[in-house]
Amino acid sequence: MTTAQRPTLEAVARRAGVSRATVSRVVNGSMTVAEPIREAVRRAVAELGYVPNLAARSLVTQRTDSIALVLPEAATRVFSDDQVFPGIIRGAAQELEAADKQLVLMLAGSPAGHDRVERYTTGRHVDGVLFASLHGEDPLPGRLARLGIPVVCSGRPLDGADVPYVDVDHVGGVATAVRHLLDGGRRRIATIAGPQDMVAGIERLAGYRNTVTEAGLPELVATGDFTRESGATAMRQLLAEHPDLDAVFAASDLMAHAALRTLREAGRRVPDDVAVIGFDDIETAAYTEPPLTTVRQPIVQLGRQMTRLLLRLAAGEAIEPVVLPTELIVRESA
Amino acid sequence: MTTAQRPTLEAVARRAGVSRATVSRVVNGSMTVAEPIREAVRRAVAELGYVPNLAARSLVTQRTDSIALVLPEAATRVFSDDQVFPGIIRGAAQELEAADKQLVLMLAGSPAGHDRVERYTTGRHVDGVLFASLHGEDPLPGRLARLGIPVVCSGRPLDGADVPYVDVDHVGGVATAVRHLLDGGRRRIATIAGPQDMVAGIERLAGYRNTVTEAGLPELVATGDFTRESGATAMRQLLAEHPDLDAVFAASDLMAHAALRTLREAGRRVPDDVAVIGFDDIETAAYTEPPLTTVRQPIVQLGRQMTRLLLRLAAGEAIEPVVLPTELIVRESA
DNA sequence: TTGTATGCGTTATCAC
DNA sequence: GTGATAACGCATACAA
Repeated sequence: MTTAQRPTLEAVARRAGVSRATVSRVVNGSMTVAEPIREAVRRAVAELGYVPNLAARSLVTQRTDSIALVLPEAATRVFSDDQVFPGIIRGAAQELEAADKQLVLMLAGSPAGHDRVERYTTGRHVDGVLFASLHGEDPLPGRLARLGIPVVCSGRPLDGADVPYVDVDHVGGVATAVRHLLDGGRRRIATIAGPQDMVAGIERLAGYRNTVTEAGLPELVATGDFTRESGATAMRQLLAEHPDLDAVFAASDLMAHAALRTLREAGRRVPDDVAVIGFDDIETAAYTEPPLTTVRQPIVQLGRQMTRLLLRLAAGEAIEPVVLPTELIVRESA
Repeated sequence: MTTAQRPTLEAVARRAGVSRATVSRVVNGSMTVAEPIREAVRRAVAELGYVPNLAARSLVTQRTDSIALVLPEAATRVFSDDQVFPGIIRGAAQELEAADKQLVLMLAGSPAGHDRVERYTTGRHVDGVLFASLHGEDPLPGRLARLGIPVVCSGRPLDGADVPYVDVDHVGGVATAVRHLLDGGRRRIATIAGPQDMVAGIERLAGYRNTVTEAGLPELVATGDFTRESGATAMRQLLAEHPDLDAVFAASDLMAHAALRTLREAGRRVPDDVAVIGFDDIETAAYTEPPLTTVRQPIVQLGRQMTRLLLRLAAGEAIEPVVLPTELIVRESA
């Protein structure tokens, strides 16, 4: 490790024949420096390959120019081929790149991981925290918010904490989907619901219930956890309990994908016998057999919006929750 | 922002009736502190909710306890439903969690992003850098390595830089797959190759060429870029040029998935008329129609190994490249 | 074993 | 407009 000594402000100052303070001003874009001097400093910086030491800067500014994205999901489940988390990460990374800040990723599946996140974030080692996909009533977002740490969640916090959030219009999206089924003449519409300890699961089920009840139709419900396996199980259960069903709304594309296969195995044709609609619009949705009609949620936008809100919050602005629109993508399964 | 003043070492020291130095020793687990004093300090830490300021610590230790994972892929492509990147992220996160270090994610699709990564990492703002999926002959890993910054790549660097890396056994995996096709009696075996500016693309094609040539069969090659669209295009091209082909090895599951559909559209039955094998074993592979036979690569392991190597490198150990084994998963497509 | 003193590289508050 | 100089919070060489 031939760790070449990194040039400091001091070195640049000497080379440019000015004081440290002046170099600091130039580096930070202060407008109160004469142009010739500024130019000289710039040259010295370039020649020496000077790069500011972030630790030293943070120590005095009390800022770290980095924000944490916490994925409290069990680590093993976070990155299945669900594209939700990758999408949020990507959106956040894009937005932070524009703000020249760093993204610190924290997986907090285990209780130990949860503690670690709490220590790290309460220790002000980041300027703000993004929470993705909360399970149950996680008290952490609320706690951080009360400590004055900027926090933004994806989805309304279930514990009722007054924490800013960005969400997609689950209820509206599902309502549109179910109405599409009704318009297609379907009358025995079932749903494979998502986990009922997550906002997304709860609200998508609510959207289904509302619409189906409004139409005077019965609720046919089985519950999964967004994964393919759970979708297959739920589909089998629905088929057993309601053999006459003619449509299924699945709360995730993964579950819809499994439903498609399960229906085929059961000898039902899609969409002729049973129409199927999913939720997410992951890339695979266009490649299923038949291609999946689904509710698209703007997942990268979600990540971007969360980040934008967080940055404004960190800048001291007051912010309001944001709800992003969803869109029905009609393919061949319904 | 009622930013409650965070307690410092000084505060803990006063409360425990000892000096800052002693508190520092206890906090850092030094063994040279008497048990009673240590206990008193521990209590004071707990009572005050003291959390060390990482910036201050980094400033003096010259360590940051965080490492960067650089994804030099164009941001738009990084998170398709390919599971390679998420898998590497997950592996790295797991391993770092054990080491109590943070993962800083850097997307470097644009040239500007590339510069940003260079500034950030050469500026020693992280203890080491992980590179995933290099395109072309990126000079950055080699440059960082020469600067004495610990670096580990996924895949052998194409510019021949002497940088430690972890890779999977592409050649061996593909050879096994092609031999499986030969054993099945296939004689007109085509391949949809990956991009030839990436190690994975190059080596998987080499594995195909070796094996097919060894068997005295012709090489039937079309090239894609690992995505579904490119896979569909390549499949159509192969079908046009070699209508008599009876098997296809695709260098990614995504391309294999598209090939499956393209073949069906062309009226070919899989595996009866044409056998298909993919590479990756993404989750979707088990759900394609028919389920995809594929070469599984241990992608999470890749992320873990890279991280483990990096940590050892940062600790001053000398390390050797690692090559992880692949495994043929036989389903119904071949 | 414990305390004292110093420095890490910045930014910010002053004078000039 | 520019330059000293004092923090920022911690780890550590050295003294006791």
